[in-house]
Amino acid sequence: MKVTDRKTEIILTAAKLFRKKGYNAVSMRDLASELGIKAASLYNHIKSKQEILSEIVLQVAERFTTHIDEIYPQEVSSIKKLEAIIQNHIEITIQQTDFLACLNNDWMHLAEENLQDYLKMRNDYEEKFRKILLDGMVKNELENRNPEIVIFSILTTLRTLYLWYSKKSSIEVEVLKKDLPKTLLNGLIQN
Amino acid sequence: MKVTDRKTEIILTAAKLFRKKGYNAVSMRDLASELGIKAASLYNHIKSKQEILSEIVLQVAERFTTHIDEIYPQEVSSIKKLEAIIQNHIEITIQQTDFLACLNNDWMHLAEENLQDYLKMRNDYEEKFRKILLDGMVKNELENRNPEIVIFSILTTLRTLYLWYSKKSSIEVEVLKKDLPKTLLNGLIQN
DNA sequence: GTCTATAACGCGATAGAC
DNA sequence: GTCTATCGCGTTATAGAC
Repeated sequence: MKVTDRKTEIILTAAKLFRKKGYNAVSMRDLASELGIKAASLYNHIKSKQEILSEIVLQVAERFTTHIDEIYPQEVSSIKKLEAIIQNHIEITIQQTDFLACLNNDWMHLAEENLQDYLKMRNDYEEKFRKILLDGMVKNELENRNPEIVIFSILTTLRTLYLWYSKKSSIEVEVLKKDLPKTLLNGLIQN
Repeated sequence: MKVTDRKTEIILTAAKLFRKKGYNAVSMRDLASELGIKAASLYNHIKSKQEILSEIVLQVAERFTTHIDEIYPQEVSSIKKLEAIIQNHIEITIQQTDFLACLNNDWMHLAEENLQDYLKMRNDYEEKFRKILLDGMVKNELENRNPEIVIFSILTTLRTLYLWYSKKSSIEVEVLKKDLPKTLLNGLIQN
């Protein structure tokens, strides 16, 4: 099996265009043109424009889900879990920048069933994140602060990391991996 | 002069729909239907769909610009300035939730000149914010941390506040005004 | 697997009656 | 100021030749 077959190539190219202009602003002609073929030829590989979007969004969403499901039950401190989650966001931001941007900007353009699947994964993720944070506060590993505001602030920063990352060079990524957990968790860790 | 003339009503309704579905996913027929009229009738009040978007985005952008231009030169501590900026974001989030969402999601669909105006305001805002923060670090009012990561984290939280606010009741807004500055600036303020 | 041709439809915007 | 009618164009997707 090839590493990138034609369908994968289409989806990668679509993600790049969706990120730049938004799902609705990218036509099948735009996408085909970027691949050097005609729009009609795309339909030999994909079922519809909607299918492309759902493959992009759900693939990343599942990656987040898998990771937090693995971290969540571990017997380590809440701080360690939060650090692992932050590292994972950085990894995905680096490896799947375009996909992540699509997830953030265009998830609401998913059709009925795909949309429900996405929203369920998103809610479950946020719920596990909340429990980890609250657990840390209960055990006095973390300062007692308004948890909802803290959750929002951390998650929104992690979600939009791709906006910042794409402006920076790869050297600064090392700085990011080192300093972002501090920035997000400092003033929160009991000392 | 009436408080809300027809044009204002159109723009407010458009902002609500753009927020929910995105600029490109809302047709002039959708907008007209929401107002109980036909699409053609809209054009007695507005020049184009693009004009609606630019009025929404540039109005909010100008409000942010005006505020930071007023705060920036004042002779108070950097912390006071940052607190004032955070309060302003909360105010605008509450008062112009839909407009703010449009600015965040659809600014890239502005046409040539409007887009340039927006980007200039956005850059100027970020630059003044950066200078305030760096000034606070130089004067040891704030901890010396990687400034770009701090700037990104604070601004992205403030920009996306509307996502969080719209889920919460108005009572919790008082909590937000009290706790958000702490959450964003704690671990940053020297003590 | 890509092509040309085209179906079926929705889009933004305008003209002109009332 | 709102309406009906319509123009010209772009959209997703399909049929069938090669």
